[in-house]
Amino acid sequence: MSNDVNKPASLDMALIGFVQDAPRHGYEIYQLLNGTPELRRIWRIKQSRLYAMLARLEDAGLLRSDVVMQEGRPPRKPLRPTEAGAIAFQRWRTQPVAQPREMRLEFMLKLYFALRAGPQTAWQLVNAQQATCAEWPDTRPDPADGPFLQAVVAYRHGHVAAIRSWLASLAAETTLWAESSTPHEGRNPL
Amino acid sequence: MSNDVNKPASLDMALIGFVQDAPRHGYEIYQLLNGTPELRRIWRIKQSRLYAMLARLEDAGLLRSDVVMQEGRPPRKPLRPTEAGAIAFQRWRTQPVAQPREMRLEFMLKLYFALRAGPQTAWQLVNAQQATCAEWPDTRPDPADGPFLQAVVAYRHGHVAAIRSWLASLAAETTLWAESSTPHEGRNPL
DNA sequence: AGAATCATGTAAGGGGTTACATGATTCG
DNA sequence: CGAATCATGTAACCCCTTACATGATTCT
Repeated sequence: MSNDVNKPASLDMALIGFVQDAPRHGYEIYQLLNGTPELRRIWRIKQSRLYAMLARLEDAGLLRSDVVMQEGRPPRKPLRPTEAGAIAFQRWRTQPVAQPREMRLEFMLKLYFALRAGPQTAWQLVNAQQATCAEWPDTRPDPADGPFLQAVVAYRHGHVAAIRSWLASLAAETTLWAESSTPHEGRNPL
Repeated sequence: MSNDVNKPASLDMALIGFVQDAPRHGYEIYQLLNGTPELRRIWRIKQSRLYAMLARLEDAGLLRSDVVMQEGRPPRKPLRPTEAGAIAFQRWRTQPVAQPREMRLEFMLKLYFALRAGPQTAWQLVNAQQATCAEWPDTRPDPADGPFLQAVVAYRHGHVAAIRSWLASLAAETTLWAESSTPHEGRNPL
């Protein structure tokens, strides 16, 4: 069926999260992604790409599928994580992103799943990301560098600062939620 | 020589700027990019990609090259902008970028050339970018959206705010420079 | 009657990366 | 004597996007 031998990219891991609670077939995941406003806000994925990513995950042994025949339609192929897939997903979800540019999409996806798993889990993720961000170099602008380099450095500094303060307020909020909610793990999947 | 019919991407335009004052061959541009700390800070380009981009520009009729034979080395091919190339470059350089994600690299390159052309030119670019950024929607976080969407919106808001304030201070600085310097050759709107 | 939904994909191409090729010359 | 410099590129592959293909069913 899928002949590629490509390894899953980092974003692919996110897809495992959508079949962790219940098996879903490709079209179902597509509808979930494009029909959930929160997700659509951060990630718009085309059907063709989704199927390609799912095929890669299956090739890599992180997802497996059944085949359910139907009349008048192509057979459904509900997907579930394999054991390796479940482990890989957990690792992905708890790992902070390494670079500022990965915040926009990848971190948001991690956060999405972390929030569903409960405030404590979200807090852990935010904390780990804060630790990583703390190590990003923040050189302050130095007039001796000349106007251009000064501007570049100032830009980065502002960008990183915005991320840090956003994470800080997230950490504060998740702490609040954690305190005001019963300490157990998951609400239910969609 | 170059058989591709690909159209130059937006970043390719920046390369025209490096041959606008004096013809340079590929290797020379490569050394310029990797040997200038200001440029290296924002853009690290591989030799192979550079040659591919230059070939695309030549195919598109925006650059043209001579061939200068050498002994014991491959012939140099110094490149210059064609008229169309010079026009395309000016248009590119004065055009603000449309999305936040293009600030990091593309806008910085425009700024680099704008600053070299003089404070007035830089000020014009910054101004144009400010106008564009002013139209980026800044929805404020609304608790009714739920924690995740709230976080996403807050992130974007912080990011855009950082860009705006960075542009504002840039505008202030370029105004200062422009006042304290002799009126330059700069200003080339479109 | 025409559009959207259901459910799977394939094909082509754009933009980028890493690795490899060549062959003389100068530097340490 | 080996490494870096000079100066050109090719090849292969990765990730993603747009467009296209199929064929029955249900909605307007």
